[in-house]
Amino acid sequence: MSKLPSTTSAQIDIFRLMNEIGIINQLSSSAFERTLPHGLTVAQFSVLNHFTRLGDGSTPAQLASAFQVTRGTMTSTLKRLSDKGFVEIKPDDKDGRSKRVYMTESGRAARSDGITAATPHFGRIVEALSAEERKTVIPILEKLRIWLDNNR
Amino acid sequence: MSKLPSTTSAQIDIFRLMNEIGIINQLSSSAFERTLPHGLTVAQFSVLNHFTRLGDGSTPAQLASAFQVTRGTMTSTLKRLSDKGFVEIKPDDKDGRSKRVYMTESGRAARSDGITAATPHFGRIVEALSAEERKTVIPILEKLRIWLDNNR
DNA sequence: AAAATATAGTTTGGTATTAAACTATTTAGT
DNA sequence: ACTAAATAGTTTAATACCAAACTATATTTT
Repeated sequence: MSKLPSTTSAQIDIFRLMNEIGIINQLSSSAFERTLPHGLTVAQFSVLNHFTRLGDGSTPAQLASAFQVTRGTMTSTLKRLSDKGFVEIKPDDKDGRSKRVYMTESGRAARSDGITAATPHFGRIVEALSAEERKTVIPILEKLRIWLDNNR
Repeated sequence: MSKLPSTTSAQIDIFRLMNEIGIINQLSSSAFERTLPHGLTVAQFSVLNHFTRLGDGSTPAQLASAFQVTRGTMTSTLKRLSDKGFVEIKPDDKDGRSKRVYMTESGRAARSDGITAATPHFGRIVEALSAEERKTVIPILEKLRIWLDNNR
């Protein structure tokens, strides 16, 4: 009669939490992606949106770190954006290993179209939770995200 | 001068919320997967765990619905579990279109090994949030998940 | 009963993701 | 200055996922 390690109720909470998060992520990102124009994926749109918020000219490695994906993943996403003409990738003058990524005019327009398409989408989801609930849940998730980021 | 639709603060909340959820999901599921034995993925382990909790013998379509994935995705996950000998897939007697999925003895053992490996993993994550925070966040996320499920 | 519609499962083509191996360049240590 | 170690980016091999097209079987309509 082999015994499994005993699982505390706190661990069960975490398991449920991660389970809910997995399903929410799947449902919401696939729904969001369906609304995006120009065949943009969530990953691609997020990069364009990042540039609009924080300025372009980052290196692929910086983008990978900002989005918590591997450099290989970012290479792939940037290639697709570049093939669509939404970003331009140039060698870095100072560092021969590095590159710099810039958003093109057409990339800016695509991002803008994405926002136009996404707004009613997120507008609908707003109904799902009260303002109170949103204000409560965001900082907690932020804390969890930071913990996970620091402990991997 | 074209104008973008105005974005409310509630929509920004939702956007941030979804962003946090995306990153948490990515970090936690890849960390979890690294701890799993027998080359099990999260998707594969989840199916085995589902059978332990709720009993086996479901159809692939029922599993796809339970996990909110397409039937095609479930076909693929079940094939990998079947190749590893962890599940057995038999035709349904009553309905010629359907199949029934059963966990094998070796599947039960693999699930058990998975629990053993996962327990310390989740034990560590418990530190990330207080009991209070966990109790607060889970019902809100559950509410959001149900809303998303009903509104797609 | 025949035809139309619905459902179960599979397959294909495309994207995202990780881990690991690889090349090229830069930085640090001796 | 040379060597060793770190960093940037790419590539490959798996897996998961979706959408859409497809086959086969049930169910419903007429």
